[in-house]
Amino acid sequence: MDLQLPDETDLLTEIAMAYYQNGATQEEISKRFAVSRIKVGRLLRKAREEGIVEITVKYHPVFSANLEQQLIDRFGIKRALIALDQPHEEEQRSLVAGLVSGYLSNALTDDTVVTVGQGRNISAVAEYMGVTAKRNCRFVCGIGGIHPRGGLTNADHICRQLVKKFGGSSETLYAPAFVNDPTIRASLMANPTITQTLDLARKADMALVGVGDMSSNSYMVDLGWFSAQEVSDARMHHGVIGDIAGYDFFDIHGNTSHNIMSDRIIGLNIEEFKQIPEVIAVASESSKSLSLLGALRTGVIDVLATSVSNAMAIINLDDLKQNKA
Amino acid sequence: MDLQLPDETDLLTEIAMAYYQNGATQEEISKRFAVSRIKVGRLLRKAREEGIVEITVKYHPVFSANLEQQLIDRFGIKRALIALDQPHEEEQRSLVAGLVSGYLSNALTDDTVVTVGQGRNISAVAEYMGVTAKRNCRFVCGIGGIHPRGGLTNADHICRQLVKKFGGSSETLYAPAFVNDPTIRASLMANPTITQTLDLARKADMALVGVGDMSSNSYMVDLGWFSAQEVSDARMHHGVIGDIAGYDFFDIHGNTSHNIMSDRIIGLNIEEFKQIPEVIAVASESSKSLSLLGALRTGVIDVLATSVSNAMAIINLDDLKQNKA
DNA sequence: CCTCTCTGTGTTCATATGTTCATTATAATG
DNA sequence: CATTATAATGAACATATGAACACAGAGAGG
Repeated sequence: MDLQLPDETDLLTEIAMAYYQNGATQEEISKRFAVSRIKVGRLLRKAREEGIVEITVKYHPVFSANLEQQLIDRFGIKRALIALDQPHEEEQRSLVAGLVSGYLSNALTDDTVVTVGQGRNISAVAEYMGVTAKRNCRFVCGIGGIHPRGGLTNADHICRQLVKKFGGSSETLYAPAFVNDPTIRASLMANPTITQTLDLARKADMALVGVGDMSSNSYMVDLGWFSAQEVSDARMHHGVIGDIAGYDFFDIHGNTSHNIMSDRIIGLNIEEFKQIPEVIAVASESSKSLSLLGALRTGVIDVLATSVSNAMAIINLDDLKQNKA
Repeated sequence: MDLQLPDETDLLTEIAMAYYQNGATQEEISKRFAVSRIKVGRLLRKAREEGIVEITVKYHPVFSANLEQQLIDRFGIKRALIALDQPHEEEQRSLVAGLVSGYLSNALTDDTVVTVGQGRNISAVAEYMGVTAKRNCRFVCGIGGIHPRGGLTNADHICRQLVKKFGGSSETLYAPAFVNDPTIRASLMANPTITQTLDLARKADMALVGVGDMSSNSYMVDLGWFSAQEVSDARMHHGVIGDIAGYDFFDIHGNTSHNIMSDRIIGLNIEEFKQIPEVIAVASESSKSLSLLGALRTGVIDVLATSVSNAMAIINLDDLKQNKA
């Protein structure tokens, strides 16, 4: 490999250093480096854009560490990645995604196998801008295709995006996520290509999944995954309040026994996710606190990524529930 | 635990967010939050000081990631933390220390046991300013006291500083690092207090050690650790070019068999360091590149923290050496 | 009770910085 | 080679920011 530096980078770095670390003014720097003051400004901007200078706003470190610790203590998870609250849903997602992205760039090494779920939150992780070293890991779809066309939040597309970002290879599950007839599912599940991919997904080192609430998956009704009747049944009679990866349902107690459509899904079920050593659950929307509580109680989750307010809400809800009991 | 936010923190965070992430001007913020513009400025400064806002200048991320990857590939280490070059040795140390400090604040969890070495580089890690969450880890001296008085770079003092920074407890090895007579060493090693501490150090999850070159430990001669004759012997006849933790010597090939004074040292030997799952070696001085190459080749090191130029030098030196072979 | 320091506040002003625009180098294309 | 498109540059200006100062309220000690 070539060890030559891109010439300018050196300058950028030195200038950024002088400005941000040593507190020099742009004018001083312009003299020292014999460039116009205005150019110094431009170089500094470039340094920020290229990620040479990174400005991060964290929650107060002590406090956010406390939050994390609480979640760890209560739910036996390994880490909690907690992002600042943002007024806009989009930005909130991106902020949470940034934390996950950072976490992954530490955690992923050569030969790590990651099972990838679907949805906007996972998609945001893959889309999150930011340079990182390439390595040779494998991203495997944990579920078939959901949105038939232009599915930017489908697992296969996300996998490819993740490869772009982190390096490695991706493996697509060539099947729809949902079929109407259990017998069709059975025949798909017998297909060697599909079996192979699913087997890899089951034995992955990590999984990256979203957590949904019951409103967020109304699109499932639209897509014909199941009937409005079934949804209402699940909510009313079985107390289902959320899902992992889009289709593995649970109630507020983390009970996962009411899975109404596991016989029509091509994707990992909740027991299979449990077998994966590190399941990273991502959920940024503030409407999901209750679902997250249930999700944490299933014991599936090892790393939770969410917002400050969700984290606090989860803890408060858990308190409530415990006091009742 | 109390989930109440320190009132102001919330404000600080929101303001910092608006300013640094959304690019709002201080004036805009002042209107939105109904405080004077100047106060916004002051709050922003406070946010920076408290570590809510963090501005870091990195080497060009792609390039530095490449450097790290090369070191990982060549020497089978787990991570390389590479800091920008600085003209002044002091600042260089502090920059490298900052990376290590950041790394530790991710890596240390409750009950982590860290064996701590001595020297200016390790001391710099402990002294490095920066807020971080407190946890309950244990720092154990891996070596006895070196500088008899005011030893700010002695392991025991560093341990206590680390506790201040990261929380937890520290354990001092109540013995001198060096004795003249092997029999004295033997009797010290039989002392239950000392044995206990050393045993803990041997079974640590992590170690934090410096790497020295043969010039940097001339102080050992001054302190009477060994004679000038012995040093020159080690260098000339055995090819010793550096040390880990101050007294575990190796040559350019990473050969550690010439340890001239292990029978007079109270501290972990190189084999014992090898048993520790994660040995973090810190060396910032640009004179140490050759020593670092040797150190990496011993296979003791799992995480290396050094400067860009050292990292590049190591790779180049390793190339040279390989071409010869 | 008063004074004194101390901290927090807003004002004014000098300075630092970003923006816009016209200009010039550079590259791309016929 | 001429010509256009594109990007880089610096000047002038407008704006944003930080520093020095002066003032007010809160405790502390007499």
